[in-house]
Order: sequence, then structure tokens, then C-alpha cells
Amino acid sequence: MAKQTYDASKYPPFAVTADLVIFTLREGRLCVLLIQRGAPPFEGKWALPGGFTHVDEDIEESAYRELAEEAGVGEGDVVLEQLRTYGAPDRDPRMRVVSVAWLALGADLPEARAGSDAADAKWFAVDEALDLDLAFDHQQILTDGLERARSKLEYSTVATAFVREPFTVGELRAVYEAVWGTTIDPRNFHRKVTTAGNFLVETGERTARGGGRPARLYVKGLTSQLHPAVLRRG
Amino acid sequence: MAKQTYDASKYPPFAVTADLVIFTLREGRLCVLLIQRGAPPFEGKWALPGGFTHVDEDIEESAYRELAEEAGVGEGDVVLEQLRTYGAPDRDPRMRVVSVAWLALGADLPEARAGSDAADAKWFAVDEALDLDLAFDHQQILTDGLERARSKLEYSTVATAFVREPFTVGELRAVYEAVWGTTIDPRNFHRKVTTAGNFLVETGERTARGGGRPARLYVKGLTSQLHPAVLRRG
DNA sequence: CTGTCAATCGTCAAATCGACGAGAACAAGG
DNA sequence: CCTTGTTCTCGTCGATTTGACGATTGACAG
Repeated sequence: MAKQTYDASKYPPFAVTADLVIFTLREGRLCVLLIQRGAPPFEGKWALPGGFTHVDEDIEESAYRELAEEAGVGEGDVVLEQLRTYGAPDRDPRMRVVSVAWLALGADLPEARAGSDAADAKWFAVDEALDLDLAFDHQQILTDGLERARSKLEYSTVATAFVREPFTVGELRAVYEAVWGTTIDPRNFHRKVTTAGNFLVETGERTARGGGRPARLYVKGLTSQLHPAVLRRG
Repeated sequence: MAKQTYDASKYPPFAVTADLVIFTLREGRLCVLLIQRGAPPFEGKWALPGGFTHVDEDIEESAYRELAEEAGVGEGDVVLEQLRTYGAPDRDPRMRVVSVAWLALGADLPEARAGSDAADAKWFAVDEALDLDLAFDHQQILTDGLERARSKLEYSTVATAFVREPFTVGELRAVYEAVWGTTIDPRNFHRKVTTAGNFLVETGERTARGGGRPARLYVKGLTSQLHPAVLRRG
């Protein structure tokens, strides 16, 4: 059954894109990378980084490629996870586009630089980004990505994607506070994460980066699931 | 910026499909609908129901259309949720296909009937379906769908999608046991679901469908989030 | 009437929770 | 050197939640 015996033209033609919600912590705030569009449609507006998937390319591969091209971020620098696919018929005025959105989480990612067809690239604090009028349906994608990130902190160990190893419990708490936009009791948080099974592994080292008493240093444990969960509110 | 000023041919052409993981309970077992392929590729093999998305159609709309065409199921009969998108370059030997997979959960769905290009359609117990050599990457999609369904029972109220209103706590427990493939202590389960906020609403009615003491009847509450969660194992 | 079955209520010890006290270990300033 | 401020870390306490399991209720079958 050779590929060329099929007439591809009888199937509806779609373009497929990979759009990225890239979160990182900068100066204690949760930030997202946005690109200012340098060409129509939505020229001049801010948008999530992304681009067309190539025909011979896996969709995840295209997400990593865009991550490198538009954010200068390599595979090892982030945790990448598929978010959701957006495919309203009119979401792109040029043609029928189905966009696979990805969530990328990384520790203190490099300063943004404008890529090929971008006028500008900038890290925005997430609450500021939500106030912008983003291109396409990127407002919705960003909202979904934020909610996904927030809820993943509860049941998984992805919070460690936001910090460099080794890290302290205080740095990890800062991640939760920045992503959730809340404050957390340091003592209860400390108890939860240090007793949760295989979340953190002690290195034996200590550091005094932040003024107070030197903190123990940890590296990521083996689990990706968090037991028991660290829940928001109560 | 008119659509025709863009040359669509310079963008890579993809076909987009909607594939469905439809779960229901039949005789107390978790079942999934499979279609026996009547045409190449994978002719004769079992596959998830699905089909091509039309150019003028929202991707969710195409999922509902396939649900009706291939399973005879209307919008009100199921809870539909996007599962994940699969887009390996070689996943379909005919051409480049990106498949948006959906999870559909319903109560005792109708007997299967073979659709247009299907040789046969049948409900399989999920553990039997996992032993089959499914077409395309449908084994992976089914596995992902099962895991999604299992974990959604913990934190959401979707379990009620598997039963008709009004229902008893015992029927709801049967859902959890069938999906998780475990047994659950009836007394602790009863306590959890009746005290969880807005999960169940009492009707005041009773029934003695199953032999023992008549059970209270409930309808679904307002919440979609389950607090506190009903966790597997401990 | 008796056994059976599932629903429902209760009990109890263990685990977990949020709120908060208190000491430890550093830096900075006088 | 001593005080003040900061953050980390250990502990305490009562309230809530959990899992394991006993006991009763209300129907039906024989």
C-alpha cells in the first residue's frame, strides 16, 4: 500500500502549528514569553511563540524546534508537555489552521531575542500578559496553560522544573507562591515537601543565599507524582 | 487581509482526524467501542472510531459528528473531553495525519452497528481491547484514554457520566470499581461521596433494584470538581 | 420465620491538616 | 560584642480525614 496510490487532494488540507506557553520565574514572578508579530495577520500584536509544523516532523519535534528558534531554549532546559489542541475554523484568517499547544516550564530562561518574523520578544509577568489583547485565540491558550500549570503543582513534582539544582525548600516554595499567586505558610510547606515520598533528595550541602539561616540543598527525587498532594487553599 | 491573498500551498498539507475513545459500562464492565476496518490501511484490524475533520468544521464538532455516525450517540448522551493529539509522521501510511483524540463517557450506550466504511463495530471490555493489536497508534491512544478516565474519577465528578439519573451510591461505586479495576469498601465509599461537597443531591426516593436494602436515589450535584478527592489506593 | 444481601450508620486508631510557637544560624549595623 | 532582622527548621495542638471493620436496617427468597 504505497503512499502515492492515495490522492491526498481528496482530504481536506489543514496547516498544523505548534504554539508554546513558556513559563519561567524571573525575579520571583511567573513570566510567559510573548512575541510581537512582525507580519499580518495581527501585525504588531503580542502572541505566543510558535510556528508551522513541517510535513516530515513529529508534532513534539516541532514544538522543540520552535522552542529553540523563538526562545533559544534547548530540550534539556525545560519540561515540555502537550496542553491542548485548538481548531476553530476561523481562528486564523489566512487558512484553516489547527494548533497544538504545548506547555514548557523552565528555570530562569534566557533573555528574549526577536526571531525571524518577530518584531520583538519579551518576557511578561503572567498577570500583565492576561491583560493584553493577544493575537488569535492565544488569550484562551494562555489561560488554559496557566490553569494547567497551577493544577499540576498540586499532584505532580513539576515545580522542580522552575528551579536549578540544587535548590532549597524556600526556592521551591517561591515557585508555588508565584504560580498560584498566593502566600504559603513556610513551616507547613516545609513539612509537606520534605515528608512527601521521593519528592526531594537531600544533598547534605547547605547554602545561605538569602540572608537568614543557611538552608539545606536538595535535588529532584524520582517520582513525578506527588503523594500526598500539595493542595491550594484547603 | 483576504484569505485568498495567501498561497495555501506553501504551507505543509495535513489531514486532521478525530479519534474517539468511547467508554461505557456494560454488565458491570468498562467497555470501549471498536470498529473493524473495512478498507486499507489495516484492513480487518480493530480500531478506534473516528474520521476526517472537514475544512469548515470545528474540531470538537467533528468529534460529535463521528460520535453520531459511528456510535449512534448524541451530544446529550455523553461527556466529551479532549484527550490528546497524536502526530507522528508515520502514524498513517497514506499521508500525513494529525489525530485529535477525544474521550467520551456515557451510560450504557446503545449496541454497536457497523457504519459506512466499517466491517463491524463492537463493544469490547477494556482489558480485552488492550490485548488486541489495534490499527495505527490506537493502542497508545486507548491506554492514554484509560489512564485519563481513571485519574479523572479521583478529582472530578465525571463518574456520574456513566450512570443514568437517578442513581444509587452502589451504582456509582460500581463505576469506580469497573474503571479502576479494584474493589472499594462500600462503607467508606458511601461516606466519602455523600459528604463530598455538591457531588450528589438526594431525591428523597428509594429503590430496591438489586436485592438488598432499598437504596436512596441521587442526581448529579452542581460541582465538576470533587472536594475532597476520592483517591485510588491510599 | 430464617437466611441472604446490599445499604447505611458508627467506632476507632492512624494519618494529615492548618495555625502557630520557638529555637537555630546566619548577616548587618551600631 | 551585642542587638536586630531574616530565613530555615523542628515541634505542638486541636480539627479533620482516612482506612479498617463491626453492627443494624430493610428488603426479598425459600
